[in-house]
Amino acid sequence: MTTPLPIAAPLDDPLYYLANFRSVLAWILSHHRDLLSRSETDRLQQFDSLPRAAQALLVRLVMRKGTLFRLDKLNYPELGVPLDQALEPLFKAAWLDPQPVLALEDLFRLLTRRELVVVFARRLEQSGLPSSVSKGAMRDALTTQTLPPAPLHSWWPDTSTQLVEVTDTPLFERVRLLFFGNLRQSWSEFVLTELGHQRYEKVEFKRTSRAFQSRAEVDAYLHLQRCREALEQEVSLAEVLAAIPSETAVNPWLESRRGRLLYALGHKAERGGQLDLAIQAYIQSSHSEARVRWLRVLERQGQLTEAVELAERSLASPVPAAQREAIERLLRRVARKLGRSAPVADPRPVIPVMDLGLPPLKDVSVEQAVARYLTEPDTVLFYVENTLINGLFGLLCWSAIYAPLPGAFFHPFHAGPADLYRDDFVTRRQALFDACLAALDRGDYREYIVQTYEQKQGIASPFVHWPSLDRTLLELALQCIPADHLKRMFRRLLEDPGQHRSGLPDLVQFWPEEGRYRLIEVKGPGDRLQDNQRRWFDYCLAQDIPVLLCQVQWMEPE
DNA sequence: TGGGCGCCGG
DNA sequence: TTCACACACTCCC
DNA sequence: GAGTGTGTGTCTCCGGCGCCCACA
Ligand SMILES: [Mn+2]
Ligand SMILES: [Mn+2]
Repeated sequence: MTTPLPIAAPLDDPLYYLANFRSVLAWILSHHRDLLSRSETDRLQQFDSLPRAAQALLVRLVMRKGTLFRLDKLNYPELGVPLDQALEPLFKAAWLDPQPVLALEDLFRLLTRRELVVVFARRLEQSGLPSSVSKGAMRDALTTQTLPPAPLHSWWPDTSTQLVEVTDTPLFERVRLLFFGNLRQSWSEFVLTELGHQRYEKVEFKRTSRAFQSRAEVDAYLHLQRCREALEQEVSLAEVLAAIPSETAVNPWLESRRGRLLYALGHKAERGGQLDLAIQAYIQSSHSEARVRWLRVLERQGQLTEAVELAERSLASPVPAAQREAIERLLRRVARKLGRSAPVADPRPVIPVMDLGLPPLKDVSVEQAVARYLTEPDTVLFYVENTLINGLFGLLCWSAIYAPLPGAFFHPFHAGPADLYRDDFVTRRQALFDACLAALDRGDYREYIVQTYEQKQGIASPFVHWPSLDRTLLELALQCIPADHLKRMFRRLLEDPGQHRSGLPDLVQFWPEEGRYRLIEVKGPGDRLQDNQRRWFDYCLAQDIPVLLCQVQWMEPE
């Protein structure tokens, strides 16, 4: 007996959300059972044996924000039974706590300002605050008094309001993680898909394809997530750092999450002036930018010889271009400070520049202003930034991007493959990408791109931003940009899809009659090329792809 | 009382 | 509740 | 020029509604 892949239930079912939830549970119990503990499996099976209305109510609450709810605010007529009847089995089996203990913070989220004024009437009077006091001011005044957590009627003996707290939040979060492979997506994916607000590519993945291979990986993910939440709060950074695992994660994907977290912590520490703590975090981080930050801290602390030594050691192994350039700049800077001869910077290609004086236009961006200024009867411009080249790439390589590799797709709600930004993303699919790009050599790429454009219209993709890619633009691009130019730009995208997705010029200009085009980056006064924009310029110039930097000055009207 | 914001839900 | 870009500010040559 | 932090638009759908708050 095979469990069907969860798909969005039809909305004419009043308990459609329960149908969705149950299909996920069945999927998890069938395909991820080895990643659940015995007690988790038992608990999920207990859920399955609850009365239907109780299940539905619990799912409603699980889908909502937070874990605490007021019964007097719940309104779910579709349950078909009185609220008390749906609640009773949930209390009995301890899915809901009828007497939750509330911190002051919880109280302020659950009660209205008007109610809080009643609850804290005495304390407000003592503090000399009027009953018209705002919620924020009231909270500030009360937090200084360190009031201990307590059930609602300890705070407010006169109330008839009842609260409940969902008790198994960690279990439901774990289920969501197993299913989606992330905690960014939520149960609402189902209804959004059913409503047609989001459309996803249908990928025929193997049933063995999943995000996690072991329970240890799931635990590691959840632990890092908790550390990240602690980082967002105003918790002591040293405590958060101590909680982050100090050993490198075996799974490269988890290690990259650990590295990014350590980097974020270091950055926060650096901004808060805790430089030693920042360095501790950067040292452990595998994120490439962490090394640059570590070096910058050394430089700021005046530890110049240490910085040089570390910089040179860093450059001895492969470093992404952005970080390599930052380290090289730092080396030149520090060498000057040390009075040593600075290493010579690589010569940069000369960037073609057009200077324009334009009258300032109201409600029109500088990019639009240039586009209008350059428009002539024989030429047309579009403000596309990254969307054109990424879009053409995404359309041509659609079949490679959505190829059902193990671990790339494992539920029906993927905008793109789960491993898109991992190091081996392209190499795992090299033959597939080569096959897609071969259409550029054969010459049938136009038909293929247009066909994909029509067939996949509106389907979410990490490379195709549909609203920016209207048909006229697409056809002009295919008419005016030579295949080998596309191929060169796509090859660069494939070198590092994460880094090279951005930095493309603002405008594209077409001359349809001549079958000619150019890419134009617009810079207003006080703006400069960003590093990733300059690297695209360097590449295009080296590859004979026509690019132009357009520097705008505002002309004061006389 | 009206604007603004966040949450909910199909 | 992100990402990519523009913009504003500081410091130093 | 270089480094850094911040603002802005736009991707996550959009109407209804409760609530907060500033104002009259
Ligand atoms: Mn731009
Ligand atoms: Mn620009």
